[in-house]
Amino acid sequence: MQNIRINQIKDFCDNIVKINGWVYNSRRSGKIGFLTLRDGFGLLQCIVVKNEVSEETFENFKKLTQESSISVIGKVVKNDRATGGYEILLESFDTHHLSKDYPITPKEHGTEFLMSNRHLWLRSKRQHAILKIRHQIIKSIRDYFDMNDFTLVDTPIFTPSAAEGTSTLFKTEYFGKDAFLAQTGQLYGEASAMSFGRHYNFGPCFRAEKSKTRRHLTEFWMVEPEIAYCEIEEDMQWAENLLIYIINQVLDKRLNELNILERDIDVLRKVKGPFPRVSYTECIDQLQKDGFNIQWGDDFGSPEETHIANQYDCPVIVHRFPSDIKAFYMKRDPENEKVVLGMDILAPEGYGEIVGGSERETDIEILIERIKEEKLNQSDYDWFLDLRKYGSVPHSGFGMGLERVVAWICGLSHIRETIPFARTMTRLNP
RNA sequence: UCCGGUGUAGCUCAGUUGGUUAGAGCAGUGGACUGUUAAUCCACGUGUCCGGGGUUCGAGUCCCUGCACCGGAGCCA
Repeated sequence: MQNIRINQIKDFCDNIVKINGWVYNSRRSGKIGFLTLRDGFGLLQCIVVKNEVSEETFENFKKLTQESSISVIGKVVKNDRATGGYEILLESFDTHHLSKDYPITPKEHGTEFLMSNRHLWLRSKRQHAILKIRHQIIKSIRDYFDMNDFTLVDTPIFTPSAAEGTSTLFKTEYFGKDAFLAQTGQLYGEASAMSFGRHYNFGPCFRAEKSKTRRHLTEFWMVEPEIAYCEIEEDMQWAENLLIYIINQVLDKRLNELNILERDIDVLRKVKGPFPRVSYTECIDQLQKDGFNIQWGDDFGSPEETHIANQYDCPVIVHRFPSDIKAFYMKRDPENEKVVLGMDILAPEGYGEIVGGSERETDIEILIERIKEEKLNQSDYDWFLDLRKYGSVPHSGFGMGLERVVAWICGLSHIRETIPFARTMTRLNP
């Protein structure tokens, strides 16, 4: 007899097998019982017929509670009445632990309660599906860069100062000095790109912004490629190809999970290149035409972003923003000094900005000037400025927020379900 | 930080114009049922009505205040 996982069930039809798992649900109808078993790889219905098992087995079955841990032995049979098409005719089982008063019942619960029980909520079907898709997206991101000869170089989480100087940082004590949790690995990525040519880093980022919206976490994961000898147009192409690759992989490998989430698959299938590319200036014209009160030079708010994204089925690339509203390291457009060679990718359906990137400034004098304008401490950036002293080259990169991509692909209304243990302004537990 | 909302049983919620003993479904326990999919049916009980202050003969309900949480804005991925 073989120990198997539920996702292998088709290969063991008519065999006696053993499966280790937990009780997802159990029902009884007199002398026949239905036990839904969960093993981390799927759900499987087990049938317990009173006349076909020992009296002791049937009595023990009656005692089973939600989320008790058990090992089931029985025969695999094909049956269309079972979800998944297969079920097990239970012969016997071992109880490892009887669960008592499991808080998450098969009925509805509020988000706050579920988030407080996140360590248990992870076992639910929807949450399991979301995290499987998250895993697929992470794997696809790494595969994409690895296939294209990028090197993963990890960037530090403890940093001495602000990288971008805009967002609020988490401050911590570091052997008598102040340290800050990294909000981006980007500046280190530029150093790495000068060594490896094609670099990416992928790790947690921290922002202490007091944002309480469905799009914000204080701890989130970002992937940041940085490419030497790469200009803005090529940068856009890398980002577009990455998104298309991710979507296709998820559609190919996690269709089952998308269906559990009742995601509209057609919306995802429409995502094909090339993505529309519109300049910031064109967006402002369009927004003004559509009645928005916005002037050239203003940053987009959430409603503006959504309005632009809603014009298209695909993600849309917005480029060449006013330099005043973007980070100091972005390169000025040689054809128009007022704008920088930056680009944002906005996801459809109101999911907002999922990618932000740019071609980087290569001229050390302009960088120093910009650092002064932003009132940053130049000595903090000495090492970064070194990159412009020793073989400076055109280079570009972008950051993609993992959780926003997961939220969009899964069609979730809130980002907190896209990460195993969300950290928000008001939640540090569990 | 600002704007709006919510807070009643383990969970999800109802609770009239202020009225006498605080209500339902689910979960739990016991029972019935050989094809259930959040099974169904019968029985069993649980409350710091978020805290504090006030108005009133009387407050879950009205007023003030504090707290917690939710959503949005700003900022951003």
